[in-house]
Amino acid sequence: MSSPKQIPTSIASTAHNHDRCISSAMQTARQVCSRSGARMTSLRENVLRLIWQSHQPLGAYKLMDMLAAASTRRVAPPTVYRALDFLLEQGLIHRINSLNAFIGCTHPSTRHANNFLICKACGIAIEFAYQGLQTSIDQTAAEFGFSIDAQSIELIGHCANCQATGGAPQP
Amino acid sequence: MSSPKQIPTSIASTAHNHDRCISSAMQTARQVCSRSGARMTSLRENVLRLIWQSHQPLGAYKLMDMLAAASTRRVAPPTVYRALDFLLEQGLIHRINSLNAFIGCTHPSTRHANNFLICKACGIAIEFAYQGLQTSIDQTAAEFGFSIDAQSIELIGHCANCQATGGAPQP
DNA sequence: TGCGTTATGTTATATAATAACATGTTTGTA
DNA sequence: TACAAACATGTTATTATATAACATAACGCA
Repeated sequence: MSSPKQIPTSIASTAHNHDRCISSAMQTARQVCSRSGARMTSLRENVLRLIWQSHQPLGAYKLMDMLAAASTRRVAPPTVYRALDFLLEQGLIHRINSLNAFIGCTHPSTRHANNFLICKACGIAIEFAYQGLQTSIDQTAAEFGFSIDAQSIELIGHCANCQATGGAPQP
Repeated sequence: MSSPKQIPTSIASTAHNHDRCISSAMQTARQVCSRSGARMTSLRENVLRLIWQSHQPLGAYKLMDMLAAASTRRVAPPTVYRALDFLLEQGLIHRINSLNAFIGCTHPSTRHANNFLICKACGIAIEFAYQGLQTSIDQTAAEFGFSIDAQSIELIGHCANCQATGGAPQP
């Protein structure tokens, strides 16, 4: 529950051992659930792992296909959406509204702001938290007497890497 | 093309003559189009007027029904979406991603930030521009070397009015 | 007037999400 | 252990949102 200053995502910044990154996220997830008394079932765990395995936000139907491919039996939309709803409730994933897609949350224990840089070229979504920005948001709301329950900040453009390399357009 | 400091929307703040508000928006729209050499056809004008007549963001299919109701002949989705795409391109409306809905832009000539306070109780969407917030956004992007093409900031919660009155839940 | 461009009409389909009800699984407890 | 309540998943159908592809109409200028 620490307060974030600035949390650059380890995903985007450099090459890294993503397997380790995933298993760390899965372990955190189990802790979160055990604290909240929620059940981390195998379906939910599979969904979360698939989401973490992708560096790009994953759509519900893509996820559904991946689950089906892994399991011989057919998987219907509600199965996926229920797992996604659960993970959203636990703060373990975010929904990116401008993409109708989902991505793992890099700091599930802190205030659950939904702040992303989204690259149109490579499709990566970089979660960020920045105290100065949050202060401005809170001030703005306060000036309107508005009370915030949830926030979604999506900045769409080109990441540093794609600017440098010319960035292949998204498939 | 002036730089906004803070632009409270006339819609939300107080009671006002909304007819005048709409006709002013329509006139601005014609100016914007004439400057950009785009054609403000009657379909597009009808769509824009319907959007402005609603204080709440309007979905494409709702809009389609309203058009159909007004015109004896049937209206198909592409008709509406093409008009919406045009209005988005001209900066005359915004898309609110968390609602899949559209709303008139209150300051089409300034930098086209997409910043909204969205009330869960009454459904109103209040557009705002605030220099301090924009500076924080730009700083954040700069720190990641990210270049912003478009931004979407949606703060979901309860407006001052609904907090005061208890606010009827959204139909 | 005629030609190229832009806008709209039309039909079909893709994509995203939920409703409603049936079945299975876990958990605590008598 | 056996049972009931709560929770999770399966299944079928449907709703909601958006676009593709091609046909026709209107406009704007040489």
